[in-house]
Amino acid sequence: MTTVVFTEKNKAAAQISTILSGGSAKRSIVDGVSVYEFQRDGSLWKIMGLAGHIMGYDYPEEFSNWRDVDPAALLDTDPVKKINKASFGSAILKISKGADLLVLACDFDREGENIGFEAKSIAEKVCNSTVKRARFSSLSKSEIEKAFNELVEPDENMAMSAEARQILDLKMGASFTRFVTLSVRERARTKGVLSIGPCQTPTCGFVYERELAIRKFDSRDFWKIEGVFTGKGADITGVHRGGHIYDKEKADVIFKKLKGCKTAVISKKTVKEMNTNPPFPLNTNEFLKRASKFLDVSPDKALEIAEQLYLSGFTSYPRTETNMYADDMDFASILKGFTKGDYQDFALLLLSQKAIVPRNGKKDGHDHPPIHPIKAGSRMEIERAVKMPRAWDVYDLIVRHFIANLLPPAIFEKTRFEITMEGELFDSTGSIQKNAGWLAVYPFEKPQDKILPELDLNEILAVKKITNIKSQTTPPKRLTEAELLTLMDKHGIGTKATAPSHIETNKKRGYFEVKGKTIAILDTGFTLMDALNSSVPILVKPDIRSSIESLIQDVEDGNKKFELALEEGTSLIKEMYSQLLSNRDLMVTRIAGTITDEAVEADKKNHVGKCSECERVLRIVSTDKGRFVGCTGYPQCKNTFPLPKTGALAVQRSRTCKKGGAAVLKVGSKYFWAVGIGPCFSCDMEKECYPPEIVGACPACDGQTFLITTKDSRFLGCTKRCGHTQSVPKNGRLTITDKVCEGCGWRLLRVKEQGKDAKEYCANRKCEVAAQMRSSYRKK
DNA sequence: GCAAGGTC
Repeated sequence: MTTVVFTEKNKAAAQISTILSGGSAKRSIVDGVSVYEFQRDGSLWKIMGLAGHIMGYDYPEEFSNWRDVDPAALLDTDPVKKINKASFGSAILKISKGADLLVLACDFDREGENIGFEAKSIAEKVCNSTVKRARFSSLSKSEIEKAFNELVEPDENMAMSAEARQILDLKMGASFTRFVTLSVRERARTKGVLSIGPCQTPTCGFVYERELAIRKFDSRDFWKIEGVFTGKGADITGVHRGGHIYDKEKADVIFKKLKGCKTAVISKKTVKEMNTNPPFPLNTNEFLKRASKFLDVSPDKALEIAEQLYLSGFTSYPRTETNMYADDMDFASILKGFTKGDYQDFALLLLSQKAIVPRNGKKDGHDHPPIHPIKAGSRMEIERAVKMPRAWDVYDLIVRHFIANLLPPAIFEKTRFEITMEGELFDSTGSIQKNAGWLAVYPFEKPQDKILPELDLNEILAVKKITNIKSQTTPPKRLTEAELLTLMDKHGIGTKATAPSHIETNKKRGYFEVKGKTIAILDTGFTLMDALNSSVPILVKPDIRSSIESLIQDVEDGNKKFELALEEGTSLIKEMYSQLLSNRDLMVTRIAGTITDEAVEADKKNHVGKCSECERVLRIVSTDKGRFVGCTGYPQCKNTFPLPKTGALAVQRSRTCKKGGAAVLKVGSKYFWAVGIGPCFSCDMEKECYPPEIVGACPACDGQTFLITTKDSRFLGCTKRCGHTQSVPKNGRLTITDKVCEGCGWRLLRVKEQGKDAKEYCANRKCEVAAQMRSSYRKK
């Protein structure tokens, strides 16, 4: 009798083998894959760990050429399933030959069921055995033994629901991505692919919605009345209970009434002790959010580091939905590892207690325990094991979070004064940390103490100052990665293992970027979302995922046949496709325009600025016939400006034209040119934009001489334009030094010609010292 | 070259 078991990953195979064999299992390698063999109940057992999905869907070969296939045809074609990890395929065939019993023992969820069926479909080519399912929510001894003693039937509906998801996701993703990419390419050169997907698109949609809210935001003025009061020699600030007062007159009335008041009274005083509970244990999503928020480590990197920490045995499995510990979780033996080093005080404290009780959350994904440390490691050990920047910080966060969760709440004393003045109420609150509790080990969240003076009820206060401050409401802030993850989680976009990858996809596609901690949408992303939003609004919202999800849930529950779900899902996608198709022209024009504009903006050399006539951008256009500044909106927008015919052009990003020119260009090394206005030396604003480089007092009037540089000459002129000019050397680099002529007080000029020594001299023709210098120079 | 889902 031979029993063959498939698990989702090698780790589980090893663990289960140890439990079921009592430690006697022997590992062998079949086609590079580990297989654990042992005898149990008179049967030969072979347990093999897969690597997640080993099969995947793709379109048949003849559909792989984008140009030859109408993207719509993909909707009427069923993709085919293929083994994409060949070594697993052949290993399964080898170990399954002649098996009497197949046990599917993958993770207890939809994808796990499906992965088990992948192995089953391969194994059944070489054996005709009974197939059973082992269901367990953790790899603990008791649970594994129970699962294998009470094998159940595999759940085909559950497996097929994942199958439907795969097919529908691919159909939609492939057809929409090809359609949008190819359509836009007719008008603009895209950098890569413009992809659309049931997870990535709504993820970008969240960022887009926030951007819309920011752009649409209308700032409102409000007034806030604040008072500074003095009691027992200390100052205390109170805010008028009206808070933000949007009506100026109303604020004025209150302010007028209070102005000049000398005293106020404490009309109420409350002191309350408040507890702040420790955080729930870490599931993947919470871990990623905290890594981003506290450590500034991106979700993508954080998951990768956690994976490495897990593989090197320092922390537990990082992909879990569960935020509560099992009853038999052994905290003490983990804490024993931490009785030396950074966390020793907390570990010792906890170990000295009679019981160690976590503050559990309520999510049980029946998968893995919350992320927690497995063994203690020093910074050096962690850095040696995980060669990634920030590995230690991530480990430290996991350890601190683990300990914090076990510690008592932090206790604060919150004091609130109500201050009455002329019948108007002011509030002043403060809080003092009485007991740090879990916060002591968790430096990431430090509430700041605000200490109020010890004042009594009915105490009379002197009014030090009353202010009526005008302020403005501020637009919503951009999303942080942590907030985006929260939104995705809330709307069921992606899973614990894939959420970071959807964010990464959007970055890779150039739809949004992460700037510091916030996510900024890029023009391509915004325009794409905007176009989709106006043609297929469901795509930009989480609804697309949930409508597919409810279809496949019906399959899982046995309420809908797999084929019917596929059919309904496909027609849903077709409906969206036709909406997209009917808006094709508008969409393409807008996206292609934006892509062109983004490319122009990225072309630092030729990008001039925003077009004053339309929404597009101005750039330097060079043709055989000459050059000019033109708009990317041409031919709809005919906004153009002439440029000087010769001389290298350089856009001066740091300068702005005070007359409203689109940009200031530097022409060669000679002069500036304001786009739309012309050469700066002919502009009456020149002095403001480029303050004259004063050389000295004008010999002809009470003005000052300064250096004028034009296209083809340079000379000294007068700030009062009295007509006095003086020539300066034509060749060489000319600078005005800080040295001053003893004779006339003019600043000395310095001329440096290539291959010659630099020469410093006074340029004033009326200066005697200068004249002497010139004659002595000639004599030489 | 398209998706999303597993895991190494």
